[in-house]
Formats: sequence, structure tokens, C-alpha cells
Amino acid sequence: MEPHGLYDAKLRTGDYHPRIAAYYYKQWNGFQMALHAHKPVEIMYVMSGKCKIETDTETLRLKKGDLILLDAEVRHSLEVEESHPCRMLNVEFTFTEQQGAYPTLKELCAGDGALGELLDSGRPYVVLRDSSEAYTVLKSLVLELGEKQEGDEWMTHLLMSQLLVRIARLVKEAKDEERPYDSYIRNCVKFLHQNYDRPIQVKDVAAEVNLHPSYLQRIFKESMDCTVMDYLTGLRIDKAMMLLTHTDLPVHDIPEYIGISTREYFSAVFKKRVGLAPGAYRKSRELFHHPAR
DNA sequence: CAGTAGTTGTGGATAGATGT
DNA sequence: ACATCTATCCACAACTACTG
Repeated sequence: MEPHGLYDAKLRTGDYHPRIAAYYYKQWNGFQMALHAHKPVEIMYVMSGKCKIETDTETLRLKKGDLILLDAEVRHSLEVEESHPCRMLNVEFTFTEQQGAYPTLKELCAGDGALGELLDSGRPYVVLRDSSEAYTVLKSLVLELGEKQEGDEWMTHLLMSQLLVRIARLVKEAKDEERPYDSYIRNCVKFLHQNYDRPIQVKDVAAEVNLHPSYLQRIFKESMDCTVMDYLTGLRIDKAMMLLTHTDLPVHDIPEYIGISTREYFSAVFKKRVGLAPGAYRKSRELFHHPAR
């Protein structure tokens, strides 16, 4: 007997994959569908317009960019107003025993805490608001499905795995979102992680999240317990340590990889934070990795 | 070996950014 | 608004590696 739905205990003990049952784009121009349920788990992504989804317990209003993950056998209906046509992308999937060398759900859960949490949550459905991150993966998946050759399923397996992990992480993030300025801080941190290799000033970060620099400074410190520049420097030094340990880049080139423009300053900051000068740190790592030399 | 070039680390002076 | 901190520039010493 194959696992039934997202929360079947067999998914956590046996070796199973998601298997796509159906996928389709559909433009609804005014429509009402009676309550129904089906065996596959369903993902619906609203590409444009808006719609109303009723479940036994709740009425959900989805708009462009929203995504819903519905567990197997969860009763739901769809309603689209004539005045607001709705374009949707649907993917339905079930679970099947492991074939090939792709990671199983059990393994994915072991590797990603968020997915484990989602599969323990037992929620009949989860809604992600304004979730372009999930859409990016979903779109790749559907594109791949459309071009797939016979016996050429590895890419869809990987994308499907990626999609589930991505959704699980977004659900987890949404759960953490209760405190008011957390989303600013998260976006701020994300910006730093994506741009640490460039010269960054606090005003650039503030502009990115549409806040006044001094207000950002205050809430950043309250939330992260360090200043914006402290955080950025820490990030840069982490990257520098990684580059010193795992590459042969000359020490004088490292600063430009981490957004610091002079080697002198890099050297000083590195020593202050790490306790060793960059060259000495690299030597100590070499000894650590190749004690024989 | 001395001479040269390149790399690395340090210290001081400074303007401008930052944090409160 | 203002004291403090950051990041840069410059000068220089210590070290390594190569050259004749």
C-alpha cells in the first residue's frame, strides 16, 4: 500500500518519492466548483487574478503570487468571479516507492529540518503569500515536465524535491514572521548575504528595505544584537576564512572577493576578529588539513 | 652571495561614515 | 548633533622567491 498524503507515517519510515500525477495551466473566467477531494496532493499557484478556495473549515482568498498546498483527500472547492479571471498553475502528486538514486522523502527530511517540521505539522493545507521563490522552482518543474523525454526523469525528481523543501522553508519563515519588524531584518540580512562582495553602506541597506538608516540601525541592533556593519564584517571574515582555507588565492586578492578594497584594512580587521593575520591563519589551516607536510 | 621583485603585516594620519 | 569608529592611503619592515 502506497503512502497516502503528506502525513502518512510510511513517508518517514520507508523509501518513497513524490510522483507527479498531473500538471496544468488553466485560465478560469468565472467558475464555481463543488466541494471535492482527491487522492493526489495538490499545489495551486495563482499566476494572475484572484480566487476563493473553500475548505470544510475556512474560506481562503488567494491573489496573484499566492500558493496553496492541499493534502490528499482534503475537501475543497474553487470559485472565480467573472469580473476577476484567474490563471493558475496546478501540480498534483502522489507518493511511490523509491526508484533510482534520487533522495527519498525520508532522506530529504533528515537533511532539512523545515521539511521534517512540515511533514509533522499535519496541517490539511498551507498557504504561502506572495511566494515568488516557490514559483521559480514550480515553473522550472513544469517546464521540465513539458520537455521530458521518455526515461529521462532525474531532473523532475530533483526539481520536485527542491519544490517541497522550498515550500517547507517558506512555511517555516512565515511562522517566524509574527514580530513586526522581523521581515525588515530578514530582508536586510538577505541583502547583506547577496552583496557582501561589494562596497555596502548602511544607507544602501536601508534603501533596499525602504527604511530610514537610523531606524534600521535601531531595530537591527534590537533584533540581532549587533550593528549592521558588525554583522557585515563578520560575514566577510567568515567568507575570507573559507577562501583562505579552501583556495590558493593570494592573500592580497582575498579582500576584493569580500567587499573590502584594501589589503591593509583587511589584514587589520581579520587579525582583530580571528586573532591571527590572514597568512598565519592559512598556514594554521594547512597544518590542520595536511599535518604530514 | 648580493640584488631585486613581490608578498605580507603593521602603524600613523585622515576624511567620512556610523551609532547613539 | 556629536563622539566614535571605519576604511583608506601612505610609508616601511620582514619575509620569501628568484636571478645573476
